Amino acid sequence: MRLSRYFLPTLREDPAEAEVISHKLMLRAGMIRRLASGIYSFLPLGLRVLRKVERIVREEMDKAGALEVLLPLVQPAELWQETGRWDKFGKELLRFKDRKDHDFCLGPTHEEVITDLVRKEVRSYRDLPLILYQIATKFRDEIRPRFGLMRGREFIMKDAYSFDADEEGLNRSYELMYEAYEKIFNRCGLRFRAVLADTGAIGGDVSHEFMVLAETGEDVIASCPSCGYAANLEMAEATRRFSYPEEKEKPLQKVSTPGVKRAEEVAAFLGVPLAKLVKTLIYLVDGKPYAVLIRGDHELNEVKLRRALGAERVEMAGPEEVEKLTGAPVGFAGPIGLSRVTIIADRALEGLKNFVVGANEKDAHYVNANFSRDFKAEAFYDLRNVTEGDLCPRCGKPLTLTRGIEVGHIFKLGTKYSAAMGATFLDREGKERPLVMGCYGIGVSRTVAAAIEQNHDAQGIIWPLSLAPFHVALLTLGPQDDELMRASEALYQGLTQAGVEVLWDERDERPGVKFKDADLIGLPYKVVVGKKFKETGKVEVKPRAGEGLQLLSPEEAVNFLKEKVASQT
RNA sequence: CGGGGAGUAGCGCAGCCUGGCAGCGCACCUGCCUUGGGAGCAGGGGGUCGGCGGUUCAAAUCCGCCCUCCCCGACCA
Repeated sequence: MRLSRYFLPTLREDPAEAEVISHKLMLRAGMIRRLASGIYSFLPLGLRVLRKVERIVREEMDKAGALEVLLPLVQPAELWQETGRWDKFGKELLRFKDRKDHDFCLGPTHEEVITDLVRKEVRSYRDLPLILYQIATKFRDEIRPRFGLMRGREFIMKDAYSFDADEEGLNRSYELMYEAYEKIFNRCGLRFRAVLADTGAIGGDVSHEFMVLAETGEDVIASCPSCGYAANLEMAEATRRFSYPEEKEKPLQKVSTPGVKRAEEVAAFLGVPLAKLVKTLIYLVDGKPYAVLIRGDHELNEVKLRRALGAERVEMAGPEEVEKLTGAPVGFAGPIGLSRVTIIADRALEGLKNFVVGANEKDAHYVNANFSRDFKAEAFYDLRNVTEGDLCPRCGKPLTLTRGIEVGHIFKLGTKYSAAMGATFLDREGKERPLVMGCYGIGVSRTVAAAIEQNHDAQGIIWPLSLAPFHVALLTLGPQDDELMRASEALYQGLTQAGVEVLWDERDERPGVKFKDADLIGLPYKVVVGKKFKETGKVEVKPRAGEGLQLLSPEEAVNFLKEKVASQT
């Protein structure tokens, strides 16, 4: 592609709308433009990267025996009512009516549609297993879209659904997809981890997330360097037992703490360590009030709370509710004397003595509070986030915390949707049974952003060869020079014929501009035809990442790059 | 939804407090010049100052309402 004929509006400065690096670089590199909050257009360069990811996904899905379909973006309410998700899904589901006043939504995911399709067409165990997938636009009306393509409202996703006769079949399909995902992200040239995950709104029991490792990731992963255990924060079990020093229970005492609310402030004010403080968080769990106790230096994980109580929804109580339930403003809640509220506690509190809690009274706390003597906790659960220093639940060695970007998520759904929607088949004995399902997503557009978060420097993007929009930037320094142009043209033809994708910068621009643009858009190799070529007949071949400048004859350059591209894509 | 910030040329911003010709840098067009890391000179085009209403002789500037975008939080594959 000749750059003078291409549509590549690069920006010299960071756009004001972008905060994270992938978003800034995609705007600057002329890959995307924003149309509305969380909604982006892909420009030619951005689309080429998207297509690279799609191609890899498609090839690996096909190899795994999955069959591609294309399902509608617009979906009728009736299907969602069948599974109950029309009411459950919340505002992320964008709903609207057609001219006949029928309810529709934009599909945020396609379990209902695919299950409907399959229940109508699949009758027999002989048709199983079946794995269908699509690569399509999804819409989720996120509360707060942000970070460009990382959390858009409209985005491109690959979603696959497996249908099996039994659990064993599901396990095989799940394993097949798991392996396909490893191949996909390896081929994308990304450093990633598969981690145990919670199943959230999709439902089901077993689930893994595929995380691209990046400092800027939104999610935290706990992993064990010795045994390979890896889980996201919601799943990483906090198993560490704290052995607290033997102390006699001291008398309970109310102290004045005027205006001191936050745990750190209370600890500092009273001169006790943060770990001697117990936070009391008031939650509404499926509408019922709970007081959740957690150590001052720990963080509550709401997903763990929801799972521990087997609840559908947990939400923190608002200021009015807190006041109504505890009799004190937010910041002074405590377990002592609470009625009408179920008290539960994090496991790390077992054995803790003489701690500080709120007094359910404005500007007052208790010191030397103790379990059973002063109040009773209904139960102890694992409710906190693991921290650096927690131990691996599998092998007991210390866990490491890293950040990641979720690019894939696979679930064993079981019969949740098939049972609700009557998607059944006849087994060998002629008995009717619900299909056993799995579902498997990859955020295709998010993967593009994640690749940039993981691969960039101060100059711009550094594409892995397999995702790069072009393999090579051919820079002609001095396009007025006939000799340079002839050599460049020949090189361009040679590379193209060798299967190397070339973006040829033959614009009438100064060298600096060409170098800056080439670095910004991050093509893996630069080939420079300029002064040195006039002197020596050789061109420069420079990788975008790291050192390794080579002076090669045009033929050598073609062979070198052909070799690189063939081996890495 | 709560808190904070912003909207002025394609992009980045100043001007607003204290009302009085709408500016700067980059980009764009023309010419000259230059050509190995975003050159230089000269000339030029481009604006409903987010929208609506109000105050005033006069509003980008003051007041009110609305819209949009960004950040933090809550929420979320």
